[in-house]
Amino acid sequence: MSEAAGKRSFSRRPRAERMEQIEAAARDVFSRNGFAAASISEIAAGAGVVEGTIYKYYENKRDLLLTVLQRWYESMIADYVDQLAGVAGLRNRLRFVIWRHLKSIKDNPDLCRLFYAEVRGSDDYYESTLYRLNREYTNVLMRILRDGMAAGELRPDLSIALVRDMIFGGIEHHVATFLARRGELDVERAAEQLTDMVMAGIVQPPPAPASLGLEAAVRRLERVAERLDPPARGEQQDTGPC
Amino acid sequence: MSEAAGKRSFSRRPRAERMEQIEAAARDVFSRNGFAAASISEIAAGAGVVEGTIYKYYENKRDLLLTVLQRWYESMIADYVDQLAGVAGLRNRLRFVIWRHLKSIKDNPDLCRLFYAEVRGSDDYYESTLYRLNREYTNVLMRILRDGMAAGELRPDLSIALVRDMIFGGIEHHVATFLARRGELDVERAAEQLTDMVMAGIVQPPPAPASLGLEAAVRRLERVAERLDPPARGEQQDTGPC
DNA sequence: TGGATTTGATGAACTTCATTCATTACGCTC
DNA sequence: GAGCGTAATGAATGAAGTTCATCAAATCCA
Repeated sequence: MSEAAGKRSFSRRPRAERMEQIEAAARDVFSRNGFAAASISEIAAGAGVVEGTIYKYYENKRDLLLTVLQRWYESMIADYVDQLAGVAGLRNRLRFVIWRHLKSIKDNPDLCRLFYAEVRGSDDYYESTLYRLNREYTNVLMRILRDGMAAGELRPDLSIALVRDMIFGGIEHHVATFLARRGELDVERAAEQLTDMVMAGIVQPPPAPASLGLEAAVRRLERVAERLDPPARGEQQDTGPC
Repeated sequence: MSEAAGKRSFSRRPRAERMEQIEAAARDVFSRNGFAAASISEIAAGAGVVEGTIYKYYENKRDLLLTVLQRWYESMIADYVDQLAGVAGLRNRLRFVIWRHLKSIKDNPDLCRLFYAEVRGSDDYYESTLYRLNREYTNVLMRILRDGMAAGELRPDLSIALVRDMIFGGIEHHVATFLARRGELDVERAAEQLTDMVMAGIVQPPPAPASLGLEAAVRRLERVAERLDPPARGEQQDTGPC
């Protein structure tokens, strides 16, 4: 124990500030190496701190990861609802949700990979704050779907939850090669295709795309007939308010 | 070094047999504890072997996991194509693929969880045998979709890969709560709903949903004609069996 | 202002595992 | 049954997460 040379001197920071430093370093190291290959010592070095200090603020390595991802999720949700408020129409809103999800994946592939691989699917996930945030996030889509159903724009026999699963699951599988750094991700194109595919599946086909035009045509022909044979029998029952 | 008491005595098995023992034990321990919490020592004990022995057969812990999952995947694929050959019709074949995937998840949730959490999404996955097996597995679906497209049963503008992603991604998200031991999985029901949802999305709408309405329209036009030329010729041929 | 108290920070020690390796012994062949 | 190839051993190694007794900076208070 050679404490003769120089006594150690360290900077002492308020709790919040130090946590920011640690979380920033953790985010960086986790992003670059993944969870398993990330070492507490590297995170500590990045934060200008010693290993033991980290355990003053976080239960363990995993707790630190969850905190980092939680911050990210919170920032994702922040202006979500507000932005969506500016989008009108079922299809546009659906497309926006899909587009925004794709975009956040493209913007933060590393954190996304961590969430997919390390958090979701682990035992403690359903008790975590991250799970609650995820519910909040996906509930935005659920509400859109419910509204669309109530408005008669969607098939009434749909399982809303299954639609959600297909959308987020489809997105996740679609971005897999991108997340593996083995392919590009065209957000616009994917959003368009996915929206189209989901819509064409869940949108109730309009009663008669051709029948309106046809209806009008027949109407006019019937009127022609009436001119020839003025007072015919009343036959305008299935046209609605005539 | 107290080797006085009793010299150690161990059973010496042929390579293949010992590997089976180890893999069986590994499958069990991995299934119960997950990858991280599974210890080589427990696997070794289960196989009636000492830790070091395992490294005579497998590179490392992860290689052992991959081998276990590989065996499972191989057994899954074994009779897949044969079974599918007995199913006719696009919708039935699609439903069978979805149903079978759901069923294999329900039958082996633990291995499935391992695959989702530990393998798929890791760096070396795309170079692994497991990836090739997965491609082989999903290609069965791809072929069905291509055939359906060639036959004009599916929309020609579809991205086949995206349909695949929506199906397998949708399934994965749907079974998440089951895999987390927090819900049941109704294979039949889910298969039906998913098939329906996907089909209604990707199936080209029958040429004329309005054709019935057209039938009515023609009817009315015929009546118009009758007004003009009262006793017309008999023209009820396209009404089906009259 | 200066001592007491609180709390941030330290870093060495501890623990748990995966992994390695020098050594041992089983089983087969000539 | 001697010798050889290979299966098997188990103690040693090393890396990484976690703990803890100790110290010091900041704050409080008389």
